[in-house]
Amino acid sequence: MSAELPKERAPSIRDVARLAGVSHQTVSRVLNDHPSIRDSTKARILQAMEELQYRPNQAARALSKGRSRTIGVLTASSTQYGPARSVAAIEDAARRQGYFVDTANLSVADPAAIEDALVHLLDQAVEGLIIIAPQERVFDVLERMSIEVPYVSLQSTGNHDLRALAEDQILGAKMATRHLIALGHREIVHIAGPQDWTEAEARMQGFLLEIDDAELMTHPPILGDWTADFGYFAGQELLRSRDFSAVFAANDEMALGLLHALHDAGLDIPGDVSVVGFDDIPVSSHTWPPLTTVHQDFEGIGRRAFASLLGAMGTIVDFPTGPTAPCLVARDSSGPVPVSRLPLLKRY
Amino acid sequence: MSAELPKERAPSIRDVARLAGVSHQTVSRVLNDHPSIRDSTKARILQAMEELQYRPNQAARALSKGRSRTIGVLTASSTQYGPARSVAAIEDAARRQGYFVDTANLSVADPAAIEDALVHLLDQAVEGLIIIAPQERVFDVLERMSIEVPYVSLQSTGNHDLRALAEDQILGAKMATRHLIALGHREIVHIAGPQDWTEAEARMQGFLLEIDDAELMTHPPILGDWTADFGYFAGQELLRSRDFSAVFAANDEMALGLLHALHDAGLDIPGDVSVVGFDDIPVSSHTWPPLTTVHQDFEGIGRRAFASLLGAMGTIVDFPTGPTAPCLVARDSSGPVPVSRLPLLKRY
DNA sequence: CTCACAATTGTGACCGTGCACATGCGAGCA
DNA sequence: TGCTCGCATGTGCACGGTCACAATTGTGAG
Repeated sequence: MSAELPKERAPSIRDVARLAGVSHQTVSRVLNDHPSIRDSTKARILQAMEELQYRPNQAARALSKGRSRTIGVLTASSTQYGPARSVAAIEDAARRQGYFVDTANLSVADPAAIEDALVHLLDQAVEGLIIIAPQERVFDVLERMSIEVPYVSLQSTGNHDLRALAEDQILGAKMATRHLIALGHREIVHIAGPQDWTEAEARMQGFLLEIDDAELMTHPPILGDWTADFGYFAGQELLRSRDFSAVFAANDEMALGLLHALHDAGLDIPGDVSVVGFDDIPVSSHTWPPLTTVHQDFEGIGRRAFASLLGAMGTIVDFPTGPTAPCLVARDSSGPVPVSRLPLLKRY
Repeated sequence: MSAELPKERAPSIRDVARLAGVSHQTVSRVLNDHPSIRDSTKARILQAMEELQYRPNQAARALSKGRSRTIGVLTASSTQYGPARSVAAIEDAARRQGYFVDTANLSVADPAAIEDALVHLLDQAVEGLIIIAPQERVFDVLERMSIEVPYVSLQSTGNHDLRALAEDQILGAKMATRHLIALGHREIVHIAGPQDWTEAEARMQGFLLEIDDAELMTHPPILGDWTADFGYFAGQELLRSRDFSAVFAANDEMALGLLHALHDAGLDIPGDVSVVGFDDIPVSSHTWPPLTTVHQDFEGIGRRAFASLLGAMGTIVDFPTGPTAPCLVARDSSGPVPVSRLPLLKRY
């Protein structure tokens, strides 16, 4: 009844063309910044677009060009601060470059779930994948499915320097370890992340390299699961034989759990035991005591991953990408080795 | 030169049809579960699909049907635990229902950025929006742009009971406040979230209602920004006039910052001051002392939002959705009112 | 003034899928 | 046997862009 049709289709380039008195192809040329268009014509078309509130249909474009302008992000642990921050940075960077981001979270990481999530992303015809679940089995599944789109994980920057982030992780772990050594600690324990995470591996490697450099000994690292709960549990275990004066935890959450266990045992930090974490999550500066940790540039890491993916997809990347290097943030959870531990030094 | 063409197009329904010896339309019918298909035909087609590794082209489907099967999620603060958890739940639920999720993060929340993000999502022809930045100005922009797709925010479950989450928030805040009152506290301060967040508003409301019920007095709540840094700052301010025995912070991060400030001042918790937070983020059970807080079912909240959106989009929802009610987790940061504060009771 | 050539614009087909509308075919019934 | 009806399947076009190519117009040199 009313003059305005409530459910009319969205305007197409042909509608715009009609209004501007040109052919649909000319409109298309405006959309794609074709060089050979008279300014007056272009202006007329732009005005028609404005008038009709025209918005290009991505589905049609994707169908016709065979390109979806969408990238997929596969993530485990998306609720953790670091990954979440990186994902946000990826989305931001992608949006700026005109890409859409489709994400799939892995709540459980069994192969079926991984495949499920990947199929979902591939159904969306993603042009590339960023993997934020750097677990071996994910890459196994990727291999097995013989994925055809390029993919990168946070720590790779293409195929040439696959170990860029790993380098940073190793460096960060070294800095943390060196910090403890400089404070006089000789008995340092490492609580590592899950075995199959490349970050965990790199951090452990950095720790061991530095321990070796200083000609110290250490227990085999405890393999954890990144959670504060595990840190607490590990702390209780460690306290059964108190043969250490410092602990380097592979992430802040585990360090916090550890602090809790140490507090429970009535120990003073850093008086009795020094603790260093990794990541510098926002609460780390407000724990008791504030946590010494290694700060990471999660956003830079995310941006680099996206840039790297663009590169793998054949696009020239012309925006700054590299994350800043990790740096040690010395707060109050680490201090000089307690005198009670000093006698041990006489052995040397 | 080689027999296999490296860049051949992906198989379409016509390819499948040819292989199965039927028309493309019959293949389409199989895809859409049309009832009238002979079983033998269907089997033959399915086999052809398998053989060709056929995967339906979403862009073509979207173009033809006018439906993208994509929903958009607009989020601020995606790096915070609660929202991140809810987003993950939304993605999971959406994936199960065959929907794709396109997310846009708001790093800054000025109107231009909000509009930018919304345009991005609308360009993808999302069929619905979930807003996890429940700030007034976001809704202002939504109004102004006269968005045509349905949208919900985490706290609404459609138009009929827009205050479902708000109710829970109020309830949770009441529980926290009541807990402190039951411990004998009479001078309770509230550190609230940002004014324009509906959650912050609801929690403050719950606090005030309960204070009123108990016929107590309180200072006007301090308006914070959810961060631990602010909690620390607020703590320092509060300590200048120590006229309280308990603090209820609108989220755990601010509570942690507050704990830090109290520790710095040499106060004992809960001996001198009791602290209660809200959200129950994973580290809360490992702070020092472990934080009394209100546990929220973030995943349930996310699922409900998605279900609500499906409803608004006209789909019948047949999966369980409601979040469990918030519940108080009493840990060690709250305790009986200190005796030094008791004399004040004699007034009554 | 005419022609070669570049700049600008138009025409029609095509991308992969779904819909509306035939069409063929066998069963049921008079 | 002939007719109707419902199931199973086929045909052609639309969706909203882009691409390849054709057509038209404009420009400068000879």
